Amino acid sequence: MGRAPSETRQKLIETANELIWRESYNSVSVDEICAKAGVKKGSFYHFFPSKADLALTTMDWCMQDTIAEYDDIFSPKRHPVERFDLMADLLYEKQEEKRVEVGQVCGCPFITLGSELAAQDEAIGEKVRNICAQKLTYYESALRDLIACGEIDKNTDVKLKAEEIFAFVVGQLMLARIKNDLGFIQSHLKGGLRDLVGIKPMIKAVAS
Amino acid sequence: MGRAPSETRQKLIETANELIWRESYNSVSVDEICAKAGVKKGSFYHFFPSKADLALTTMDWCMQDTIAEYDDIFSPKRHPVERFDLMADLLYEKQEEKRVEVGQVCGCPFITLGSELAAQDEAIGEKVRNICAQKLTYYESALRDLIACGEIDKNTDVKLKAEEIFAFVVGQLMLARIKNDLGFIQSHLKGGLRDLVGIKPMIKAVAS
DNA sequence: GAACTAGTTGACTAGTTAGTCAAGTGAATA
DNA sequence: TATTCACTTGACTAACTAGTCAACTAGTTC
Repeated sequence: MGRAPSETRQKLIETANELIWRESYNSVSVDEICAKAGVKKGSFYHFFPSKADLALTTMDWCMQDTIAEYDDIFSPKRHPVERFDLMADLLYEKQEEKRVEVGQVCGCPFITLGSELAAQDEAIGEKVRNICAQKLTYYESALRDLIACGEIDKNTDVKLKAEEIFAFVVGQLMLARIKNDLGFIQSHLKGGLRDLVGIKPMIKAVAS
Repeated sequence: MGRAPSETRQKLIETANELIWRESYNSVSVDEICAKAGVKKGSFYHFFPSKADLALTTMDWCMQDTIAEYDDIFSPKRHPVERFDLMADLLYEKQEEKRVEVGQVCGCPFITLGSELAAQDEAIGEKVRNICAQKLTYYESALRDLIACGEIDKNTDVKLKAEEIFAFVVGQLMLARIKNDLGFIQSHLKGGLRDLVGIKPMIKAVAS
């Protein structure tokens, strides 16, 4: 029944992702997204009931990739120290890739959106909070494994430490976006992360 | 010559500060600011050439207070450990006060604005970057004094550590805004800060 | 090949946006 | 008391905003 499913919906999601991530939710209009995606407005509202709904869908789409990456990086098959090291690498690589693509350091799309819409759209705020909670579980698991293998103090408050690590990473991404400069993340995120987590720094190549 | 200076301009600055800080730059209109301030639009454009210019002026006004507070808190008269402790206290108090006033945890107005407009308004981006640089100098000075009195490792990279502290604080404020919850900042910011700075935790009252 | 329907189209609305402007107003000065 | 001018006012624009809708198109199935 009907026509074969087109790529229109996906095109809208990817275009919205790029524009909103680079600029901001409120400064990007539905018309702009449609124009850049080569889609007519009527089609937009065929697939999405509202602009906010597109943003929510875009976050889900973004989060799919993130979860796949985190499942790999934070896999129990890896030594827990390596997990944080790999996360620092991944963070830099993704940011650099995006920077080249859109000509601007973008930072974390979820946090940027969440900060902008925290007091404006409850559904988006809720989604961002869920995403934060999801990411924290990866950190917590790695911290427990670090305790188990004696890499960090066994009295470490895992939930607290995970929140601190998360805040640290979020802050770094935020500042990188504002400075439009990934230098710090490239050179010092891994070392800063090891330091904050409580892992002894590497001997050969100190702080990444 | 002419009339005595009215409080119109100041009223606009304070209203803009409140609305933009709570919501966001792009979601608050000039009309809204005028209405809430009880000022006609013509008067707005008598005092400010544009909406962006009001935002810049508002940031300057905000920064005046911040500098006065930081000059006190980070005064060399204080023990450098006390400086970071006081900063944690001040941060919580200001956030709580604002939360009560506007019914929403607001986070850092400069970072929120900077993140939203990083790729949209160069002048605002530049101002936010300057403010960040200013704040870093307070941290750096305190860190050097911590080294001088033997509280932290004398090989500490002061600039690097200051950036890490700043990112940590920014991240905490960002997450507090998104969660609309100051619990973490109230209970764990001081301890987390001491930990990150490298100060031994207090014996009597651990982590605040 | 007829009917069904997911998807497409472009014209449409009603409200909002930042910013303009010419005509005022009124307190301090000369 | 006449002049000056910072400040005020409300009506105005032109562009843009999110969202609507009825008519249309073209695969798929019966």
